[in-house]
This record gives sequence, C-alpha cells and structure tokens, in this order.
Amino acid sequence: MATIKDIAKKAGVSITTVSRALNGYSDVNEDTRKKIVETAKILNYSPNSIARSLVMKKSKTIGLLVSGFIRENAKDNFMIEVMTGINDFASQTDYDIVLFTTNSSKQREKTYTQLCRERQVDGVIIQGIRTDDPYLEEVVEGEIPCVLVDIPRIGKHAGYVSTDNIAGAYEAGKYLTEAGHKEIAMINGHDYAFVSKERLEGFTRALLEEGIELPAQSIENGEFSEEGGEEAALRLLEKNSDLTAIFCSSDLMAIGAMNAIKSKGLRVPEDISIIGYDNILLSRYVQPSLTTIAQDTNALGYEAAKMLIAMLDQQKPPGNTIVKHELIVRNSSKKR
Amino acid sequence: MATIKDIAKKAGVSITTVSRALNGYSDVNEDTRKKIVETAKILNYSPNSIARSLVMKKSKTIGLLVSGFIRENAKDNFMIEVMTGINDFASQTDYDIVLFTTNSSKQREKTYTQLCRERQVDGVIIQGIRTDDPYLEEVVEGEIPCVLVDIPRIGKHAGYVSTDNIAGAYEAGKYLTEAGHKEIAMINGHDYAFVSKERLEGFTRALLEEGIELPAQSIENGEFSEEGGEEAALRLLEKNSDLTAIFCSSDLMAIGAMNAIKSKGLRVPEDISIIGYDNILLSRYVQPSLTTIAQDTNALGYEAAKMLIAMLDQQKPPGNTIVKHELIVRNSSKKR
DNA sequence: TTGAAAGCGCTAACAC
DNA sequence: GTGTTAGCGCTTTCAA
Repeated sequence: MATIKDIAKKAGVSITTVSRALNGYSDVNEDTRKKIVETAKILNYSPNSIARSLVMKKSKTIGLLVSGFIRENAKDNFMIEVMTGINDFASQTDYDIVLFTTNSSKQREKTYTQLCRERQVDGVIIQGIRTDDPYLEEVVEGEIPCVLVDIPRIGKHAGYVSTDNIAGAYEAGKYLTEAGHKEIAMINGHDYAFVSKERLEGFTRALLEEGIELPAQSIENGEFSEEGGEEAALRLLEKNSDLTAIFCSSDLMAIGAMNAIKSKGLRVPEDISIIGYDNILLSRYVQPSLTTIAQDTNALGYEAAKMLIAMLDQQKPPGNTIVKHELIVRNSSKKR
Repeated sequence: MATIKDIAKKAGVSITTVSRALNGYSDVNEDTRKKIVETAKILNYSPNSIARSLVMKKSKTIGLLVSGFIRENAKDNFMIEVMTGINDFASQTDYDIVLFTTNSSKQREKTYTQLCRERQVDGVIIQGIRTDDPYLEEVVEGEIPCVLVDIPRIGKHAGYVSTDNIAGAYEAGKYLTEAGHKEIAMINGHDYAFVSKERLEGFTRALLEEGIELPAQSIENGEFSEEGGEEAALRLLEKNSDLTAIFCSSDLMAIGAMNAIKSKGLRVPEDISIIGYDNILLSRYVQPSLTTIAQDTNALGYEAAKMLIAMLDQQKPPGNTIVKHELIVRNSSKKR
C-alpha cells in the first residue's frame, strides 16, 4: 500500500509537499502538483484515513446507536427508515456511519460514552433507547456531541429530533370525537417511552375538550408489539363491551388490536374504529387498511444527521427539530 | 482525554508497561498491574482505537456495502434482515460495522476498493449490487477480503453466501405442476441479478420435467418492484388469458401481480395462483396471504459475517455458504 | 519485569 | 514554494 512517503520519494519532493498537493493547498507549484498527482495515480495511492484521524483528532465518523437492532424489530420499519434518512444526509458529507448496537451483553458492560470514545466517533445519533436506560443521562450530560431521536432532552452537547407527539395524538383524539365516538380506549406503549407519555397527554386533552374522560382502566400498555397490542385489546374489550374506538400508540399494536377484535367476532371499523401511530409500511397493506398518524420518519433521520453534523462542522449549538406529522384516514375508522 | 502517557506519568512507570498491563500481558508484575489499572480508572481512560489501528494495521471494522440503501427499498425488509444478521454475529466479536452506500453520486466516483482502502476496513460484505456493476469484478479479484450476499462468485479473497435459488424455484415449479397447473407464467426481476438467472433455471427445469414449456413470451421482468410486478402481470394477462398461475421472483412483484389480477376483475387464487419469493414481512399480511419461498435472510447476514471474520481472524480461505430455503404455502395458491 | 526508542501514515508549525 | 521537524497515541522490538 503506497503512502505519501513513497510518492515523495518517487516524485523527488518532501512528504509535506505531497500532503499539501494532495489536499489541494494553494501554495504548491502547479508543475509540482501535477507531478505528484500523477505519481500518486501510478502508485495507486489511497490516503489512510486512520492516520489522518489520529493527527487531526477527528475521525469523521458518526456513531449510530440503535437499541434493539434485532430481528423482531425489523417488522417495524421505523428504524430502517430513520437510518436511511441519516444516510441520505451523511452521504452528502464526508462523514461515515458506524453502527453500534446495545443488545449484546458484551457492550452492555460498557457505557455508551465509553463505546463512543473508544471508537473515536465525532458524534452520535441515538435511537430507540428507553427513558429508564441507565446510560441516557450520561450521554445527555456528556461531552460527546449527540442527537437523540424521539427523546426530548437537551444538554450542552445534546439535541434532539422528534415529531410533535402531543399534537399528533391530539388530532387522533379530535378525529374520533368529531366522528361521534364516546366510548374510547387507548393502547399505549410502555411507561419508559417519551412518546407514550406525550401521546397519552395529547389524546387525553382532545377527549377532555369534548367532555370525555379517559379513566386509567381504559388505558392498557401493549409494549409496542403486535402481540402486546392484541392482548391489551382483549383486556380492554373485557372491561368495556361498549367500546367503539381504540387509539393505539403504534401501528403494530393497532394491527394486534384488530386481530383481537376480529377474534371476538367484532368488525373493524363497523363495530370498533382503530387508529394507529407511525404509518409503518404494513399499515397500508393490512385489511382494513389502518387510519394512522404518519410521521416523516425519513426526515427524522435526515434532520438528526443534519443537526449533528452542523454541531460538528460549524459548532452550531444543539437544538431541537420538530418534524411534521399528519393524520391519514384509511379504512379502519368510521363515523358513529 | 487521558492517554497511556498520562497513566504512565501518574503511576510512575513507562508507557510500555502501561500498554502491556492494560492489554493483559503476563510479564507484568501483579502489583504494577494493579496500580496501572487503578490509575487508568481514576483518569477515566479509554483506549484510542484509532492509534491502535494505525500501528496494528488493522481497523477491526468491516464495511457493509449496500447498494440502494434508500427509502424506496425499505419496503423490502430483506436488506434490513441481512443487516441484523450481520450485526448479530459481529456484535459477538470485536469488529464494528461501517455503513457504506453507493447511491450517492459522490461515492460513485470512487470504486468500492478505493472506498474500502480509504476507510481502512479489514473486510467488506457486499449486498444488493448488480452483476453488471462495473466495480464488482474489481472487488472479487481484489485484495480486500470480501463476502458477497447472493452473488455466487469466488475469488482469492472473495466468498459468498446465498440460498439455493435453483432448488427454491424448482420447488415452486414442482408445487404448481403437482397442483395441476399447466398455463404458467413467470415474472422475473431483471437480467442483471444472479438470483433471477437461477430462479429462471430452476423453475424452467421443474416445468420441463412435467413436459411444460416456458416460452420467452411467458416471462416478463418486473425489476423487483411492486409497480414493475403489476405491469409485468398486466402484460402477461394480455398475452395469455388462459393463465392459471404466475411465479414471481420476489414477493414485492407478487404483490404487484395480485393487484393487477384484481384490477382485471380476476381472483387470487380462484382464477390465478400466485407464488412469490423471499417471504418478506408483507407476504403474511397481504390479502390473500402469499405462498412463497422463504429464505432465512437473517442467517444470510449472520453467515456472511461469520465467513468474513473467519477469513480475517483465522486466515480461513473464502468459500460459499448455502442457507436453507423453504416453500411456505399460504392462501394465494390452490389446486386446479 | 521493565524501559528506551523506533515507527505506523499523516498534518502542521516553522524556517528557509 | 518547499523542506525539516515534531508529534498524534499506540505497539513492539531490543536491551537492560
């Protein structure tokens, strides 16, 4: 593997000159530059970014920390869409993406900060970790530039990107009440997700404005999974046979809920209307197709990368970016 | 950021000793080691893997080169499942994964080899590139250890992981002929995919064994997309109104084909049976659910990572791993 | 069991 | 415009 030293020797110049010529500095004689570029080509030279990183103290990589990057979660293409968004932006820059995952026991021993410092990433985008994750605090308070996806925390070096979950859930609630529903329940994710808290807040508010209470017994957690949603729906149906609508904090849970309803011999949307959240791919394909709150997931990733790289390259302070959302009415819901 | 130099100074030893102690060499006095480990902790030391990489000439990273890692392709969760498989294996080792993508014009200027050399990845897993990709040859013939997913090429430093596409398509064909179908067509991907060639071969063979010809006009390309599949099906229907079965080289195209059939007022499977390939997530959810050839996609990634890392760590020669497949009969196909 | 010294490939003062 | 030199943080001979 050719190095600048080899080029220097062959071209009869110093390594400094080679470095300068190859990096496009202006103070190099045009003839010298030509010669250097030429010999670089002849020697099939590739710069060694590791060596450069070492001296520049910048690796030009950003870590992508995804919790639960595992098979089961592939169902939910939320994660992959965020990733493509990140990649869309990053590929326009000179940053590369390093994948970190936290499901392995090996990495559990290390804090995220350690992980990032060892791999020398310049910054990190964090996705899918729970609010009770012991290392979240450390990252938010830490020195490593970081952008959180869907976790509204700001620190000295930490910003976030999310959608307005309160507004989204509010619209879902408004939609249902305006459609004449009164016996309404909600399937939420779990208590350690910010989005769960926010969606509950927005939804409750919308109902309350119409004078409809959402008592604790009308809320069940479905852990964001299809099975969890199914079981949660079953419990809700058990408790209240007059239900006419269920709002689910994720499409996957909504699909589970639809299964539950069908298994009870009831129909969606004739007997019970269902609204999901996320607009995952599947939501268009299930029968009936799912009414849901769409998020621009790709933009979530894109904006996260944009913010992080702005922090890195232009010392921009971390902030928060809110990506738009939208109610998409399909066939799983109807007027009473 | 503390370095071994800092530790050496504080502990009153040389940097050599620190390096040895921290790397678990045996020839270090137990007391010295303890002291060093302790001061390392006090100084909140993290090793700098970049510096290590430079001197070791090993980056302990593997590149994941995915072509078309873009939004549209997220539909097909094939890619993401392969990725989780790769990650499953890699996370058990000390290798990290660096994401490369080739959709950006920037990177198009560089060959894969250049990309890999610059980023100093120890090896690379390549997924989703076409057989007419100008740089494929260079990688297969090159010096960088590499494992191809679904491209059966072996080189001095290149192996591959795939399923037996010929056998899979053969089973699909066998299934259809045994179900009594005679007027059969096929929707293939495109001419620059190995899997397309192989699936055509296997399928043709199965039909031929029952004395059924598959003339060129009964084969249309659908470019592996839902829309492409829909259009291909329309063309086939146009040409042969007696069709009773269509085999599609991907589930996505099969879903497109079902749309086409429905739009023509025909029913699946009553009028026309459909078989797909891949067993993507969607195939279970569409109506009717799709009969398909399942591949263990996760294993594809897992085995790719396993092979590559064996090549890297144990100098194992590259080989080929065949991952199992399986016909899954659902509701899009029936006996004549 | 420990340390001094060289060097991985590169960049960046600084001097000429 | 160009070269000399030092040094990024680490590993690894070699010698003590």
